[in-house]
Amino acid sequence: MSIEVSFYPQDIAFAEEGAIIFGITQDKKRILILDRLYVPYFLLPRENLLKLRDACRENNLQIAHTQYEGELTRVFVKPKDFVEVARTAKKISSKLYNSDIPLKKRYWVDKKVNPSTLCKVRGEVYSQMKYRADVAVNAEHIESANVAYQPSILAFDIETASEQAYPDAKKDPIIMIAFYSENTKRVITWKRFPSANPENVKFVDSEAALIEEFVQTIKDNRPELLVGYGSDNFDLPYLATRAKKYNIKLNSGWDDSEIEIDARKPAKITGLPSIDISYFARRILDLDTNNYGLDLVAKKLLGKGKLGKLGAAKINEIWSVGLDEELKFLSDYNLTDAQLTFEVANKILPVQLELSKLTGLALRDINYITYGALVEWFIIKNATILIPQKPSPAEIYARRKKSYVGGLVVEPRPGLYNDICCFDFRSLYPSIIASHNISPETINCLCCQFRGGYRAENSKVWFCSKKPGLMPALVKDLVERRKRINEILKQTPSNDASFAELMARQHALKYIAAAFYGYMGYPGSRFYSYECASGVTELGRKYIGLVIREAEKFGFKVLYGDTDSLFAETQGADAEKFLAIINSILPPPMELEFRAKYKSGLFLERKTGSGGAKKRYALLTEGGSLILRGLEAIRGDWSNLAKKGQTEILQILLEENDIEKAEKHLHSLISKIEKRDVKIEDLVINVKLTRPLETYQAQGPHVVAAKIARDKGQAVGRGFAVRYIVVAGGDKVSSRVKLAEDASIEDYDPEYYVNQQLLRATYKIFELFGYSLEKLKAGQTTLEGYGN
DNA sequence: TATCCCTACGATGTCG
DNA sequence: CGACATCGTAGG
Repeated sequence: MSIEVSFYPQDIAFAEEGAIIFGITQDKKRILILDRLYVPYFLLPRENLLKLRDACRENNLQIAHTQYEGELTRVFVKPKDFVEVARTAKKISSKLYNSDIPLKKRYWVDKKVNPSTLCKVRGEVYSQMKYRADVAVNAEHIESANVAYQPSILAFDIETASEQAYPDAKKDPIIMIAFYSENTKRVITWKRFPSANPENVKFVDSEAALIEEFVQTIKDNRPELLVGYGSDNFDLPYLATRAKKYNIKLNSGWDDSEIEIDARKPAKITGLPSIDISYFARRILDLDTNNYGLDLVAKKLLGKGKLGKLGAAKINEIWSVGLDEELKFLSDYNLTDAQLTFEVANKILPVQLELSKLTGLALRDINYITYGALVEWFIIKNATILIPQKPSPAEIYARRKKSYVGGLVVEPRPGLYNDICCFDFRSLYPSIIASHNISPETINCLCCQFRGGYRAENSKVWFCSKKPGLMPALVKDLVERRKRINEILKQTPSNDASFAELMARQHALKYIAAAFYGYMGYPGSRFYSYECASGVTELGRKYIGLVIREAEKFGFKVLYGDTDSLFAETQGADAEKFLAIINSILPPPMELEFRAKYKSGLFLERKTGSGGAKKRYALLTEGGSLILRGLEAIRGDWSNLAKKGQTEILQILLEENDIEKAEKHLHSLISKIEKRDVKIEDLVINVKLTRPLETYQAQGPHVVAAKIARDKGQAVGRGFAVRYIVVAGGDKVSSRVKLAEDASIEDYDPEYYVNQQLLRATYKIFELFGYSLEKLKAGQTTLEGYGN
């Protein structure tokens, strides 16, 4: 029987016969689609074809057919032999295209089907036994129906007991599992408590029953997306270990296969996309947070966080003591985590779907993607040229050695200024790529050897000015589309139904456009080009330099500039006129914009050496809010005490220009520290380990503190956030650190917190007003000693 | 499946 | 003591 069905793709696998697509029909039936017709290809130089044929014959590998294309031959191979034939070809030919792209990913691009929309399949119904599907179709034709995809999400989260500081899957049981979806809001647990809301809490008799209930819930719920936060590294491996103990199979796959769990890889369920959204949050979202835990990420994205702070020890205590009220709280806490995971997933889903559309990758692949791969797949999907192979490790190594110069940073003029304006380029690097036709295949073209061509001043390289290159075409497309969307957005109220989607689209385009230049300079790139990447930055330096010189000529007093922006004292100059003139000079789509006006601003001097300190300044907006850049106050590795003090003093100066008031405030803070009138939390210094503990050469304070934590039995590895305070004692700071969790208010060293924290964060501000560090300290004694 | 680029500051340890 | 290396975090 021949049928035509619409479906949402869920997963793809490859078998002997061809591609197998797992889908959900609009009425929520499971459909299995067999695509025997998909025959991927690669290309190699024509002269290597005979050798390849011989090698294939020897190894019993089948080439479906071939096709000449100029110097190259397009070799078509069925999926079952593709990887082997491509590997064989690699041994024969150093030049090879489109050969090392995973089939699971390129399938959608090759078929020109978007995996995140409704699709249509036509074909014969057939019967199969392997998978639990409602219908199976032998496809004759597949296409996108271009109807947006809204997968139904099931989020989950587990809680465990923990005898020690951290749960150990070998010993400590799972005590609760929460699920959250549109119509399921449930906590499952195996300790009964009376005040449980029967609508939300389901009691089972044991941990084993709890795990069985986990599997059953997924089977019953039939979600189209299973979502966890940190689930690939914690929840699922933990579940796997516990399930093994009871001989329970986590067989949620369409073929009753178990969830594939390997702590190093994302968990995989046949047929059902499963994602750990912490990966996307960390790798793609630019959240301006140094911690990507669920609590902070939810706060950033949703404006609300976890129900409270429950450490492993507290959870263990609640469970072992078993008070009704506390168990109730724990189950609410667990459910809230699942709910936050659900809501965060829903929040980022629109962006993920847009990225899926732009790259041709399935949602699950998008969730785990890195910036490099994002750009790469955008290019692959839209490429009009051949796709080079990934560079070899040796090649990557060689590329890594060759660095190039980046953006121009102009030394600031230290001081406090009023009436400042800021100009910056709209998407500087993308617009340079577009305006100067920067692309690997436009370098040193013969047609522009003597006339034309875009050149950077000090470069022997030129880029063709006649034939548009691939990268500029793609970037132009991204930039123009984004500009159009932003124009529509300006006229769309934020509560409008289309607002979130437009925003997501705009963000998705931005992510890709912004990483384009970096991708060309990335050693692991298929389209790596030193000339392109260095050409982009060189032209960037040229244009910001030009704009700064012109601004000066125009009457602005330029105070500072960094890569694509400049800050200047207005001094009555006409910003509109200036922009008009500059933009008539700049090659489109390059464009200078007016970013903002500031009431006042302060640029600091360097602490070591002389001159203005780059990347460190404070501004006060017209609306009265304080903007800080690079300063201690916005760094994670300074105590709150110093950060707050610095912020308050800058506020006083920028708002009131009252140095004496600022000084008084500083001294009141100092005396508070000396009197121990502070909170421990405000003394804590927070540093993250960026490598395994044993690999450190220098024994800095955070390394010593981390070792203390490790000796206490904590899991201290890469990424561990060390929290310590400094106590009195020997001369090296590292010899007097104490873990924050063990510290009390008598422990800290006031001298360190005054001199190395508060004063270090503020004295450079006071120096701008004629104070010296000595005078600041002396002012304190005068105050205290009255008259001396 | 490895993680887009370079520029910059500053704290602290290490070594001669 | 000073020069330099190591390390983390930030800006764009």
